[in-house]
Amino acid sequence: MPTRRAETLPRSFYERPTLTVAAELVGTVLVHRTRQGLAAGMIVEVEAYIGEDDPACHAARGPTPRNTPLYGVPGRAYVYLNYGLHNLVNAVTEPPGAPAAVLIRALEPLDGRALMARRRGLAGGRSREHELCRGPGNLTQALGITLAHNGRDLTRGSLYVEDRGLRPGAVEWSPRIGIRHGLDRPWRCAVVSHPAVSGAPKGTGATIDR
DNA sequence: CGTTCGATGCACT
DNA sequence: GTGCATCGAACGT
Repeated sequence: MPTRRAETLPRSFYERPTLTVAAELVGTVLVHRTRQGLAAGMIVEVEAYIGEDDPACHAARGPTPRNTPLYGVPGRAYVYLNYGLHNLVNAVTEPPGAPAAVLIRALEPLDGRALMARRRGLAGGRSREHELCRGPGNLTQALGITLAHNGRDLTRGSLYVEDRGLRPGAVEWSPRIGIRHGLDRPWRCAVVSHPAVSGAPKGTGATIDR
């Protein structure tokens, strides 16, 4: 496999149909640089939330103060507090005005594993590798992503997504997790049988070799 | 293995 | 006041 220089994904990557962006985000690398060090992981599980017609999308009831980033510039982050506990991070997609985003649900840890474990409050080294960034709330904690990152530009700055030319393996589409409505839309895309992919609907939908 | 359930904060009705 | 794009501990089997 050829090595290649890591390239930050440009805005044009995000300004496309959300399902395309979701599929192509799998295998790219989410990176956060802080004074504590660099933490990064390969994206192995995502979900698409598309438009006011999608009952599970935060834009389902039109624009509100909270969901403003969804309507804005693609390639920016939409971060919000979920269940009063967890910060969830999305990448905004589609041209401005079309509210849509891709939720990052799981990473395979690559860089800064010790830092991730510390942020998770896990005993050094004793925790299992693939639990560090398994689940959308866990990965933001491991990378140090907070509400302060809401609206931040993912195409420049300390929080970004890059292409390292990694090959994650076959992916599979299935219904999204943890939602009550919109279960008919198989808009979750995950690497098949990857240990960092959170549980629930496996085996649904078609697998696609990458 | 499996399922249930409490913690916790804020946007929105 | 209600409901949520969650997590993990605490049970039951």
